[in-house]
Amino acid sequence: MTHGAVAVPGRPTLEEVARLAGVSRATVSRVINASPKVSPEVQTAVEAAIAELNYVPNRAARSLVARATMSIALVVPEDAHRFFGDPYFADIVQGISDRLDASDYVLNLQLAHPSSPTEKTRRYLLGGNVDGALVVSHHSGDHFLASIGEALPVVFGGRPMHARGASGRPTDYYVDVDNRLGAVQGTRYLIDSGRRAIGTITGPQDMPAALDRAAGWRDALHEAGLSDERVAHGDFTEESGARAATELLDRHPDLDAIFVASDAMASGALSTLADRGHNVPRDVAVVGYDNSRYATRGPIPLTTVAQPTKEMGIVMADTLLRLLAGEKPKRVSLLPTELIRRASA
Amino acid sequence: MTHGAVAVPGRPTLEEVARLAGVSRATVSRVINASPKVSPEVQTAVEAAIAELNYVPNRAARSLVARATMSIALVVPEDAHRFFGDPYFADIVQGISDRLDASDYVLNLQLAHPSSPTEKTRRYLLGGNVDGALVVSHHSGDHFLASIGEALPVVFGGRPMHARGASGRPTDYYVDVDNRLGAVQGTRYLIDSGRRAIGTITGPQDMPAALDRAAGWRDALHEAGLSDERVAHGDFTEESGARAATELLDRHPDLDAIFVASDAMASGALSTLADRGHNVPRDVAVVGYDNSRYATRGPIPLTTVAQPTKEMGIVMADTLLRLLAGEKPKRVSLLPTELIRRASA
DNA sequence: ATGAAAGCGCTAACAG
DNA sequence: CTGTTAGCGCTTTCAT
Repeated sequence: MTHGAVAVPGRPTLEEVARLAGVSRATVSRVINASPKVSPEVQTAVEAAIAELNYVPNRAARSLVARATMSIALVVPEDAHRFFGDPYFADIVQGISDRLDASDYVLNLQLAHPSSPTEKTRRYLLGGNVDGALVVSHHSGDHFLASIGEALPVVFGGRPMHARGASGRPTDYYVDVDNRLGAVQGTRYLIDSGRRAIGTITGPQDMPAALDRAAGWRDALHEAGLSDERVAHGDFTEESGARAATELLDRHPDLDAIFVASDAMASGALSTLADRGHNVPRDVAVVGYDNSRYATRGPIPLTTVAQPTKEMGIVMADTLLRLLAGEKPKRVSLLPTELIRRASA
Repeated sequence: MTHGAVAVPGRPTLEEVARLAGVSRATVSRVINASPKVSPEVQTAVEAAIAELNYVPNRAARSLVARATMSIALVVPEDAHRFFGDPYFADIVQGISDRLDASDYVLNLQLAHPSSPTEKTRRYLLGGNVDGALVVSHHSGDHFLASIGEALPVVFGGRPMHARGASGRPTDYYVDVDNRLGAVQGTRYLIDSGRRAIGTITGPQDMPAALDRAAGWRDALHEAGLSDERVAHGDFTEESGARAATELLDRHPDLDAIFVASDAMASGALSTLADRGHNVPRDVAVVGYDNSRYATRGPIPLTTVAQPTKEMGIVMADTLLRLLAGEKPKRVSLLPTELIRRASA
């Protein structure tokens, strides 16, 4: 345990402010904490002193008495590369950061490499180093997270995770986008454009997000009395999208539209379509999902379902903040998606 | 200022441990801080008590007296997307995180969106909330960072930044990779393989890293008595690489190897080479730089110069830790690069 | 509306 | 080697 206390020159203390303003420390504390019971004169005097001294409260001292650390952990049980490489996470973190900027809390990044023992992270979280935790991951929040939820306010972000606690009650707090509704939106748009033979390329069948999107596609179709037989499965990658499109085209030559569960797959599908001489969107319309780089990078800009990812981060942080403030926020927040119209449909 | 102190059930205090172990608080403190002057018996007794109570020291209290926050800021004056999207940063952060895991310090992520006012971040850093700061960015660390360096131990990471302080002395601490040496390695490899007409595709001429790599290429050539006339400039993008390769081929039909300053550009060059019917590596050998996704993604795996990026993060953190411990670490650490042999050369 | 006093949990002299 | 005594900088009753 190294205690590298680098002597900070002269950070002013509350006491000095009090002296300069000619009041007691308690009074200074009151104006700092915006107590209503301070006379205007004293108030301004103290504020002047604070400004002059460039005073900033000592967080540690405050934490000590407030019994709160005023910091929350951002737990990332994900390989650093996956985490950083994914624009989805970038947006979430941006949102979290933005929301927290407007609060007194700071973010403690907790890279919980999935490989190495989680024990340290557990100890950290449970050790009272943070007042709450935000967990973002594509993975399901296994046992590890289930347990911390009992000792610490936690809100999960990202695709749906573990179902419900062993206790049977809806577990923890989380925010997610409404994948199903997003898929409905995308598919409806296709229907409204007059398409009738609408297929889908799904994501892996063991991922909730993929399942939900397929379900949404089906919902919209049923709602319009259309057939939901044109289905091919992919795994969210570009190549799988190309393959699935081939399959779809072979089996359903009448196909006039495809709702694809990810932009990457849609991009692959576009290649296949081009190879086979189908004009997009004239012959076959394509709607993607994610509004990722793929949506704008290719030759044909993708009409796609966008997720309010940054907003998710904001809501996550906000939910945790409310929890910490003793309020009772919603346990699950499902954010709406938005259809971005571009050239492919 | 919301003080959402959620009543933590019963986190044991040092005092309780002392009572259980039948010693004074000071003694408990001593074993916690591994003081050498504690009798074995007492030591084990205290440890037992700690274990039984599942005691974890209160960071705030400790910070208060130690006059250190035991946390360091990771400042990212970069757009969140660029930051997260870049595998380079992912590795650095992983390294930082790893090194910090082995210390008592925690990481405070400070997303300093370049757009919005830096004032808040400045205040945060200068407000004694952290004991030191790590700054990672591709940008030069302008005025903002110059100023914080005077009030707080700071170590910069990433490509070289601002030259030296107004004071004239070498400014701050930083760690970088030795771009020049890396280029020498890559070029030497080409020379050792028997290539003689070795060209280069450089990065933008206003970036230190690009300049250094070009210089290294030149160094190696001179060292071998070879001509350094085969040069074309790119801007680190794939397209620019393709263009530059065309230029090179047109002007120097005898070209038998290219040292390319980035994998992305090398990838572009590969396309050009293929289009023109040159076999790689038989006719023209190609060495890239970065060991990025481009190096393995294309049809011909790239031989490339890899940077020990994660190591950089480790060294950054380590340097700051030493600084905080009152030691005198090196002001600049240049990490060596490594040549990764694949198919292109 | 304000001040005095007590104490958050811990470490650090200073005695013994 | 170990206990006692003071605080670190702040908030917070409790008086006034």
